[in-house]
Amino acid sequence: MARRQDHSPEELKACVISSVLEFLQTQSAQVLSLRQVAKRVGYSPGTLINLFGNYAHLLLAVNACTLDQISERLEKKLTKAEDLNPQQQLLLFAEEYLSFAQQHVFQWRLLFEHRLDEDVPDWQQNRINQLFDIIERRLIELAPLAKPSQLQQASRTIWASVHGICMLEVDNKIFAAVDINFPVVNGESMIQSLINNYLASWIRSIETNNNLNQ
Amino acid sequence: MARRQDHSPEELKACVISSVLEFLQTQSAQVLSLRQVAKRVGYSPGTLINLFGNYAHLLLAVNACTLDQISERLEKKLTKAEDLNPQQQLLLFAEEYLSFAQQHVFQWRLLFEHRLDEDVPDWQQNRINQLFDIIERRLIELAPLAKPSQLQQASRTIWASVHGICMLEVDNKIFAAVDINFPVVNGESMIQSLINNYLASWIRSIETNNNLNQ
DNA sequence: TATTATTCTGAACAGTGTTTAGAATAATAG
DNA sequence: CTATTATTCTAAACACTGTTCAGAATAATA
Repeated sequence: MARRQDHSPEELKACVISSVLEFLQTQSAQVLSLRQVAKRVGYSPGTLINLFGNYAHLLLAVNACTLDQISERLEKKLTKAEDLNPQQQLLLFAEEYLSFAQQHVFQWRLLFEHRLDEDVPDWQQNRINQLFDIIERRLIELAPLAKPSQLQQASRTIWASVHGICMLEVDNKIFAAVDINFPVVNGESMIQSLINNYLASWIRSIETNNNLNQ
Repeated sequence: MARRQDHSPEELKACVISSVLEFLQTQSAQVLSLRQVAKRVGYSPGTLINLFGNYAHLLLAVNACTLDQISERLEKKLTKAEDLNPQQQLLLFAEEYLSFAQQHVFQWRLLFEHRLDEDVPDWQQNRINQLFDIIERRLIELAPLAKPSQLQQASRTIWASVHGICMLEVDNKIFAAVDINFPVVNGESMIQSLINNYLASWIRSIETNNNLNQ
């Protein structure tokens, strides 16, 4: 049929991604489809396939954008808190992560529910590893004697735990509704409990060289 | 067309569920469909819809079965470890949960990725609350002075964290590949690190009445 | 034996992601 | 300016999906 050239390929990609992000602010990706996205941006489904390869890769591009947004927010938060002690920085870090998940539930869910058959691309893995580095840098300040394996162990444990708390918070239906009699148990208080308690013991166990950590 | 009556409705339900479970031992639910399930059990798609209401409820029935299997394994593990101290019981509890997730990756994922529009049925919520009770009963042995809100806070924090560790373990692609130079950081060691460190500090903070926990 | 109830299916429907031939325009070469 | 090549884009078709529904076949009952 026709040729239009309203947008350059890169412009159109950006247009598609922001349209999907907008959709995800109010609805789940489960009820979105390639054909709907195409309708939203005023192009045909085939055009979007030419652009992204397939629908899964389109969603992957959205997830890449989400990872960027998260990184940006976390780093901005940390630069504002440079003079705080490392433990409080880690707390802010985790709280900001939770805050993003709460504010963009569907977008955040898509990031972890969308799976490819292939391996995750390197750029995505690198972005995630960067987050671990941020954590490890604070941990080494808290426990200068910690060995690399101990640092890695602690950073992964903390990060996975924080992530689990976010899941429970964002998705309390399936997992476990918080007892209405104790509304004090929310995501933020759980993160505080986790980080303060875990770190208190972890630091001590490094200093006293006991066997709580590998 | 026809009527067969090979199975009673309940028999057919069980047949469908076990067929899906079998499928999930090797493949993801993402590549399963109602029509495939129907073909596997030798009935028409419409029959399964008459039986379960819709495909989402069919999967929900599978998840109910999964929750039962998990409960059974956890309780069996705990009855074998009645004479251990509460902290070690909690460790075994978490490790057994991880073990199930590792052994039934696709089945375990379906449990948490499958979402209904409606609220989670009561029976599912009750089953989950039971797990929390098991944790709280051990916690109260470890810290008899803990208030109910503190117990709930700790049980949710521990459980969410364990769950997060299981996610990272089952799904290290998307989340974060463990550095190959430090293969010591696996799910089991993270769970040990989490529980031992968290509990060490949590118990102390209850006993000394400090403000680490609400 | 006639009537009612249950069990089950095939066909149809609207939706999905993806492929592909080819139309319409832009850019370039002669 | 014209002819050729390259790019952009779409409509139509394909094989799939979950779901609905009229109605056939059997079982249970009157």
